[in-house]
Amino acid sequence: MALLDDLITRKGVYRHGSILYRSGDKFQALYAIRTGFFKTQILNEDGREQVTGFQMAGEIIGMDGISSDTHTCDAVALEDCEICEIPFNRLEDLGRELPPLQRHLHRILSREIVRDQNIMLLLGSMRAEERLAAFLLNLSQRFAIRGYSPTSFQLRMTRQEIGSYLGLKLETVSRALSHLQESKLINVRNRSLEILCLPGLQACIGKRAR
Amino acid sequence: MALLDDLITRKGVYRHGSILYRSGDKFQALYAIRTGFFKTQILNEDGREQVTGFQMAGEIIGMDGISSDTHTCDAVALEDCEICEIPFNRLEDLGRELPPLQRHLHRILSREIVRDQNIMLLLGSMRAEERLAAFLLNLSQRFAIRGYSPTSFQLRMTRQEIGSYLGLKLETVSRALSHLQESKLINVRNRSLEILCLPGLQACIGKRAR
DNA sequence: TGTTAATTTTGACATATATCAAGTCGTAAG
DNA sequence: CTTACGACTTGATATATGTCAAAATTAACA
Repeated sequence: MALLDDLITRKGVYRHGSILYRSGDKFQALYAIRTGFFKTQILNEDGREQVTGFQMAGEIIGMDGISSDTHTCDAVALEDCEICEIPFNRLEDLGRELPPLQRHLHRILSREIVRDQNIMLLLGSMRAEERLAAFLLNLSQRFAIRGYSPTSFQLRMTRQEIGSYLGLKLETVSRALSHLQESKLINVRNRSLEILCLPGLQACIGKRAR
Repeated sequence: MALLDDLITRKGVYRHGSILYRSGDKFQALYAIRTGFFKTQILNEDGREQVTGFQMAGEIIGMDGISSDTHTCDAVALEDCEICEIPFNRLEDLGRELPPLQRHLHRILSREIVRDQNIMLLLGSMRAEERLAAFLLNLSQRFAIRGYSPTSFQLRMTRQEIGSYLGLKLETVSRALSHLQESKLINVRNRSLEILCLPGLQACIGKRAR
């Protein structure tokens, strides 16, 4: 573990709006988010853009770059962030010395695959309100894991960005949020969100399949 | 490479409709498809199902299981298939001996992440006909890589399965296929598909963003 | 080879979400 | 503190895709 500590170096602070890496950048390292919030997005040739994920403190980012030695998405800070860099070559080297580390890396890569497939399920088969409920529950769970309140947190992204992530327009996101609030399942005011009834939100998913 | 050959064992033949692994099964190995065609699908608690991918000869399947030592989707043979098994523990062991093998595994895992994120883009931001065009072009490309015709091939899956993969109903898939045919971009008759104009199909994507 | 079941196509209609537009609110810069 | 711009909400309307239904075609099986 001392070896791993040695590997990881503070890369520094990223201000709100700044870019950790861009699509096309050479891949050299994975990044651990120490504090703050990121989004990742792909840009199509025709300028279409899709948010592929939101990453919070404690999570690892940059795995898209391994396959072709080039990053395939942009990573943008949604608030001021502190970042650690994990040079990938050296991580692979160390993984050969330390089987548990190797295993851990594989699990992280696979977890990302499973995560993405669950978003495919969401995008492919849920209606607007279900998508939003699933999104909020996912945030809630991840905040809980990190020791923050699972029922009261700040949304660090715009309605537009939520919409892009969920395959919806920002107006639809806004309406769905308002409706969940009318249903007394949540309280939203601007970016601050309170979940009033976790089971209710869960029940919201799968009410009616498409 | 002799060591790798030693690792890989023929697991045998899977008949059309049979299941390679199920969600919940203990993860033990990755599988290389020698011949045939598979689909992978997730099932929601509420019975909703989403096809997460179609895999053809030469591709690797089963990576979803690494993260939790348990498979998170079902893999179903869409025709008679021949499968090779790659025990994952032994692959990891061998990867520690052979850095190029380790690197290769990481690339494969990352390629799956990139692939999934591109499907997210498709599901989140394309309209029906664009999705279908993107789907057909993707198949075309993969057939080309494997040495088959990129412009003439059999669809091994039902309209329903295509629809599930693309987040569309089967009727919509059927209509979109008919429309692409009217536009002289493809020829479909049942499961056999011919691409008449690759550039035309490509142009079809991104005609109008949502 | 005949019979049945599954798949596919096509049409008419319903509906969820997108689009367009106006107004309010909040935050950042001067 | 004021101003201005971006973010958000809400309403009216348009549209792509879903739903339901029937018929045609194909594949599976006895």
